[in-house]
Amino acid sequence: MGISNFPMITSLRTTLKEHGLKDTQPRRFVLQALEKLKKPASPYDIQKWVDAKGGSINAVTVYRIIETFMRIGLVHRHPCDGHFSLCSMPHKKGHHGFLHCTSCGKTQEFHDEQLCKAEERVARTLKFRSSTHVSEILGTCAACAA
Amino acid sequence: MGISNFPMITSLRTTLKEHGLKDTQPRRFVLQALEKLKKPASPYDIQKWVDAKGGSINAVTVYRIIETFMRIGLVHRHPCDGHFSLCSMPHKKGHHGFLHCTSCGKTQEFHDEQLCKAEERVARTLKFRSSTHVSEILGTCAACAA
DNA sequence: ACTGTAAATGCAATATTATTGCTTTTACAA
DNA sequence: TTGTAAAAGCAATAATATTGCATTTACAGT
Ligand SMILES: [Mn+2]
Ligand SMILES: [Mn+2]
Ligand SMILES: [Zn+2]
Ligand SMILES: [Zn+2]
Repeated sequence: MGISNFPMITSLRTTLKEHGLKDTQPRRFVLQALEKLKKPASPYDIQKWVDAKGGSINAVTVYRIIETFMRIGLVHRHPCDGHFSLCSMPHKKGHHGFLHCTSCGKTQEFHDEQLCKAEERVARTLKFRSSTHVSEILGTCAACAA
Repeated sequence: MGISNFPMITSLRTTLKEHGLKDTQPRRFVLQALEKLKKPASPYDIQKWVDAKGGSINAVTVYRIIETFMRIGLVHRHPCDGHFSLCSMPHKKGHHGFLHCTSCGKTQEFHDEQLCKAEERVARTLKFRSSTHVSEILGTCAACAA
């Protein structure tokens, strides 16, 4: 169990079976898109990627697949209260860090243990049982600054 | 300068003048709404608040006012790549922390210096010039857990 | 292999959120 | 008081998200 054996599209079938879910082409498409895009993507981004590859997928289906994948921990959805916005494949379950360059639009993922610990401590202090935490840092990337 | 003298609606006029902007009723409405709501709100949330108070404001105007307010540092917009989503008044310029209860929907703001420092360190390490950072922690609040 | 069935997808309609261009109104400097 | 640029309103449209229902499909059981 867990997602540490990802991203390997070949194990998708296994993971789906573990959760009693069917192995379908749309689901394979969505996972591939998220793997290849390598950055947070919207449902429509995913649809475009599939189209570009000569495939086809309904946007509603993408929304539903993402919901399913979130439920089984395959993808992470950026928490923007009531908006779908973006999702991506987490390096590690339950937390995420992003650096987003407002100049070129590129997003880079990071993971920092101290930052994780700090977020967990904050939750604990405020009697909050946290399931996920996300850090987003906005600014200018090295390439754009130069 | 700075936003430390907020939230005081009376100083809005001054701040606007400092930036060569006009003191208008819609702008006062938006600031009041954000102050009173005390949590991240969408443009339509703000419009509803104004309506509920017997006032009236066009949604497009709310969007534009929020853009203006962001530019002069009066409000913070949660960074959700390409989506407006939510904005709120920052306790301190340039950073934000939120605990969002997925059960009751309440959002509580926090500020943690260590977490701030950790985010700044991550940016520095990755040669990233950060302007803003946001932490969102999702889970269950004390009230809902009980 | 075939078949029945629940699950998944597609499709259509609708709701919500966000943007754009243009007209009208308004703040405020002169 | 008045002229003018800025701001707000209005209308149209685009983009994003959800819902209900019809159709297709994966796959378990035979
Ligand atoms: Mn973490
Ligand atoms: Mn900070
Ligand atoms: Zn960049
Ligand atoms: Zn709660």
